[in-house]
Amino acid sequence: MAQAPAPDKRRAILDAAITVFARQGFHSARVSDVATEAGVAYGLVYHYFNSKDQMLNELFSERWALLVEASQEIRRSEVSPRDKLAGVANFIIESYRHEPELMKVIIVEVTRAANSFGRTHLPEIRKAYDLVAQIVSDAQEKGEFRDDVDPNFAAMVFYGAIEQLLTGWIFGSIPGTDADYERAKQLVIETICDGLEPRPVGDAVPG
Amino acid sequence: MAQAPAPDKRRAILDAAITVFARQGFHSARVSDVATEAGVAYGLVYHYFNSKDQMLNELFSERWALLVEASQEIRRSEVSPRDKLAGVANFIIESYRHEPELMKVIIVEVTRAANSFGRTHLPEIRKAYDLVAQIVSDAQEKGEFRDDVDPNFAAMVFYGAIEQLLTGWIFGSIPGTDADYERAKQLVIETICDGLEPRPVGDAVPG
Amino acid sequence: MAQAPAPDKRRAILDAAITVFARQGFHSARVSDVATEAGVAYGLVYHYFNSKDQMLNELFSERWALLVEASQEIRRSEVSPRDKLAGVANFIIESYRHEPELMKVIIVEVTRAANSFGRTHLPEIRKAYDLVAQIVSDAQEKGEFRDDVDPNFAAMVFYGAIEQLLTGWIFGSIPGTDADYERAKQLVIETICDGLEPRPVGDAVPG
Amino acid sequence: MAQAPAPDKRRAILDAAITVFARQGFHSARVSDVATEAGVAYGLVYHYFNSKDQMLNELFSERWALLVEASQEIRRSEVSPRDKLAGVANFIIESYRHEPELMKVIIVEVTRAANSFGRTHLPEIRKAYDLVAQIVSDAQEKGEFRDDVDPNFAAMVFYGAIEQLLTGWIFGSIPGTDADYERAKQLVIETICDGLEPRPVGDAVPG
DNA sequence: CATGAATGAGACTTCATTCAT
DNA sequence: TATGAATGAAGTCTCATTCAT
Repeated sequence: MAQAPAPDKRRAILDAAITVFARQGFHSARVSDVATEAGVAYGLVYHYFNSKDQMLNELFSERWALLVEASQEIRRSEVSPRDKLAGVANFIIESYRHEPELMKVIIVEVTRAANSFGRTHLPEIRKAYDLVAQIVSDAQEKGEFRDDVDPNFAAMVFYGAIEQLLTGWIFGSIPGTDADYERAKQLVIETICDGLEPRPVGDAVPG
Repeated sequence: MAQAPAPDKRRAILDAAITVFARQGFHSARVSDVATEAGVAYGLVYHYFNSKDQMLNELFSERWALLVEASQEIRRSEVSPRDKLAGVANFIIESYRHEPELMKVIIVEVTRAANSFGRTHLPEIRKAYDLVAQIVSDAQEKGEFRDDVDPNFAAMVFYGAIEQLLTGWIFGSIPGTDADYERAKQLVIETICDGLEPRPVGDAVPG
Repeated sequence: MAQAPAPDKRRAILDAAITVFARQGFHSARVSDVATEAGVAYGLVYHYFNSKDQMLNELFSERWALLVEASQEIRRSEVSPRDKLAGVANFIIESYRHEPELMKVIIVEVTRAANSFGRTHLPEIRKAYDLVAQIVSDAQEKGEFRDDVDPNFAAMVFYGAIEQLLTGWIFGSIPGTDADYERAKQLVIETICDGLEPRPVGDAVPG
Repeated sequence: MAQAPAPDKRRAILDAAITVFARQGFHSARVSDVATEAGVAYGLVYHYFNSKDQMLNELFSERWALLVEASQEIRRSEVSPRDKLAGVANFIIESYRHEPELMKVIIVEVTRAANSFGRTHLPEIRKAYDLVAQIVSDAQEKGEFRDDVDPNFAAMVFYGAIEQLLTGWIFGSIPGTDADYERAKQLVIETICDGLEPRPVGDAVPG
């Protein structure tokens, strides 16, 4: 539990990179900005990292692995598919809530960068998407979800919705109070699971 | 209506910019690449455009205006809200189908660039999102859509789903045959309007 | 005969490179030094050359080709083998006399740089050495030279002697008046053809 | 006479420097490469040496002193001038044979580096050349060598030939078996003392 | 003696933009 | 309009050297 007693400069640099990349974007961020933000000498950045790119790669992979891991656990858990999706949404939104800068960097600079890092990390990114698809597919096999929707497709809608939400918060174009985050979690699940159109009386599936 | 009879170099440059930005990404694209692709001299680019940025801005605005316009018409049309959403989805997906490079540039380089062009064009981007929100809100007022979903939120899910689809095509991670495009249009609407969970017998709202 | 009327900046940069490389050595020479020496902007160097290395490569190849060409002509000419060797020595020493800076760069930075450019240009360098070896070998076949000396070896001694001479001039450790150059040409041939040891009376080969 | 019983780190570093400088060239060699090769910590290099340059300087001077010393002894010895030259050639070639890396470094990085170390060590380098010149001059005074060749000049040819040979071995452009080394020793002396042109019958100087 | 983290000046290269023709 | 040479600011990465432990 105890943190390393030594002043972990490497960690400080990585944290500074999050702040700087989030603030200026990866491209506009200079390595010197990161060093200054971390309060270390320029060269030390290159003592710990081979390149500016590597910092972003590491930031992404480190965090994305957690998402994949969490998704796998959620998939294996014994709850309804709806709650599984809610679990994934919850994990992502909570991640954003606690570390908005890091999540901003991950979403904006990696996940959506089709010409650079996005392509590099495509396999990792797909792993997370596939897990959602598998949750849907599992549910379809058990008859808990409609089976006329392609699971990959459903995963895409799910992730699209969530990323768009994060983008809204990142842009500041939707409010981000604690209540908003909670409401958002519900709504994304309701929208995706229940749809926009009204259901007849006796909505629930008859047990 | 008639096109300029002279060889429209300006247009050629803009078209070349689409190709080059799509292929290499805006940042990695050099102005000289655009000139070469267009088959014109280096300096001519600066005769028609003030800066590299301006080309992208123009590319985006030109096209995005069409989307906003189409969305407005769709909103005003006399069809079901479901068909309105389908109309917007159709417009975007057809845009991608006919001009994938341009759409790639718009999505990747502008819409999702939270630190640069995305912020610049936020008002225009929001206009399109808002129109979808208004379509939902209109439907809610008429009782055609559930009213417990925030319209802005629904718009976010809708756009998120569509952008994610386009991203899948851009990344090449989902297939893109003609049939796929058609199926995708249906599915995105079905998923969003009907939800993933099964409905009881007598699914349709009694008319 | 007329020079290009345009201000040939490319040539100016190359000439400046000779001066700067000769003065500071290739490694200590900064590209900015070359630009300054040429009186052009920094970036123009990269308009004409891909890299600092390329300038040196070009400088070398351009000049070395002349040497190879001259050596070939000399080999084909109808003079005694001794005069052929004298011809090659003359060509190299005259090159140094007229363009000492360029020759210094070629010798010091390329010919003798076993770890960098020397290895790159090894094929070209060998071509020149081989031509001297061929002159020796031709003479041996005709009985004009002793045939118990390996021609490649003789070429090595020949080139070694000449390069050492140039090095002496470059270092300033031997005098370099016009008379010295002339005397050097004679001596290198006499030493190599006649040897250091005295010959008995009736030195010349009886005709 | 006894070696230091402790693991001589200083020596290990110097030996590592030889290997690394020979492999990568002085400029491309990093101090850390030397430390790694020596199996010691980075900073230890600076405990024993003031700078990267100092290592090369020491390497050179240490070895070159041996050559000068050997040359002096050879000069004083009671053998024919031809054998004296053979002795010097032998010493250098044997040095290369036993420590090719060290000799490569000395030749490539010092002796021929007209802009850096070569100039620094010019006095030491000249001392060795001068000794050969003196051997020639001594012989001329005794009438054992032709006296119409400038001794300094003869020394230049001699050293040029030898360095060129070493360069050939360094570049790998001439074969380097044991027999080759022996043959080379003979040839360089024969070529220089006897010349390339044939001698009449009764070649030897009458005793 | 030994370690390796920390420092920071320096150099190459890129490329948007300007400008003379 | 059209050309492409010319400009120079900016940024990444390297690496010799220093220093605290």
